[in-house]
Amino acid sequence: MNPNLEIMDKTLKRMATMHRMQTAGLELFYANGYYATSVDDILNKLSLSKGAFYYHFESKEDFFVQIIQNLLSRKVYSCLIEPIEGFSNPLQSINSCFEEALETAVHNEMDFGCVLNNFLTEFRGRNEVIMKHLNEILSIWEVNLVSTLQKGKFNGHIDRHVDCEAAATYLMSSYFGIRTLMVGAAPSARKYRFMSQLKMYLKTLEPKKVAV
Amino acid sequence: MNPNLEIMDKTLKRMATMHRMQTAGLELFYANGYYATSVDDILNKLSLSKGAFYYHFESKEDFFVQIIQNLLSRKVYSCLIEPIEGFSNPLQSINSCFEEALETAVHNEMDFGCVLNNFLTEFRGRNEVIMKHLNEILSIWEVNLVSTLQKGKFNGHIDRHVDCEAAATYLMSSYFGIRTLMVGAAPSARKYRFMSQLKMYLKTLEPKKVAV
DNA sequence: ACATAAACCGACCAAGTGGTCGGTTTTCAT
DNA sequence: ATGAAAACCGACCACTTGGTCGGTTTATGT
Repeated sequence: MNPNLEIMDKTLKRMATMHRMQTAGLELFYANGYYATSVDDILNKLSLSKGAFYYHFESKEDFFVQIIQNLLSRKVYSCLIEPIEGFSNPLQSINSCFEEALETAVHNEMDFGCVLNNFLTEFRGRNEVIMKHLNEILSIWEVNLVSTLQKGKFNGHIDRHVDCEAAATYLMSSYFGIRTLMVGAAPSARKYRFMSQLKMYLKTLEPKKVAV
Repeated sequence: MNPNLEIMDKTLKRMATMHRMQTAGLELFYANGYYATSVDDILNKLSLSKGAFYYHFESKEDFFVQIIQNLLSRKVYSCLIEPIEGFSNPLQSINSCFEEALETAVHNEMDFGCVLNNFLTEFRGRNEVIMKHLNEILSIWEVNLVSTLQKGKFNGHIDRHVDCEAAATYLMSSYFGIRTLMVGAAPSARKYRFMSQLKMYLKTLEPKKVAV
């Protein structure tokens, strides 16, 4: 038998169960917080036992780190990075990316920018290991945003005097912040207001027409 | 004896102890989170006993609500509202208010905007009673920001086409967000970048010079 | 000095927590 | 069919949590 297939077979069920646990885990961790969610909560939801959990994962922390690597980081990439990079006008793609991300937030679906924001504040100063992984995702987002903005400079969509690092910081800030505000009252109205001002800000990044 | 003085006397020691507990409580709740801080943690810090705690407070939740009302709401008012309202040019006072608030954050001191942000994300969907109190503070901040901006319109410091509610939302968002980012790496650099872009945004609110 | 009430103590409780472990069931190549 | 490994079970453990309560200390008005 093909050794690769053998490995696949061996790991197939394992992978499936682990994936179920991770998906359910992320949902509950997002809804109730990491510390407020017990391993039993997750297991009850899946009708699994403690034995199954600790057969697959070393600890609750190890479990969460794997969730970050397998689910969160990929989702952040596909929701916040991919939709922005590779288009000619970064100002446009940033605008529609934020628009779309906030729209899922209005419908109370899981918005992975919000997930990242929540976990960043929950683990800060409490768990260095997990913070390291979260900061890594944050850093990837930041680097991509900066390089996309710089590419926009090169393509003439962004004024050459713009400080791209600063713009990236400001964009990330406003995005994280609006997620905090939106989960409260009137998310739809707040989204609309936010987007209108975001457009104003993005306009300041456009090339100034030089009076020749 | 003066009955008022009597009441004062009676409540003096009570107030002092309660205040000590609340101050220590806020510190620990801010540093470690509400759910991750036990009542015993607070009592150990003060060398007090369970009995003392439950003599003064009904429950951990009641304790926290009183912290919000007695400490947090006042501090938010004095740090984020008072420095903004009552000055002629709101764009200037907002700028220097944020500048100052972020400066305390750089020095790792307690910044009450950050406190509010952290608690908002910690209790969201987990404790309605506490959320109600936090949202109240948030709402007060928002209302004051909006009315200050509108006053600025009236005084000619802000363009009359500006949507003040939207601007307030955007300002609050960016502020909450930068607090999330700053507690991570390079807070000082991030503060500087943030402030530079905030100035850009505030400029978009200035009155457009009409070409007559 | 004494009585009374406010302030405080700390052993205790039930309910949960993350994690362990000896054992049972499933799966599957031979 | 069978044997062995992988997957899963659930009772159990040590520990922590918020909260209770009978009792002791401290302050105060008379």
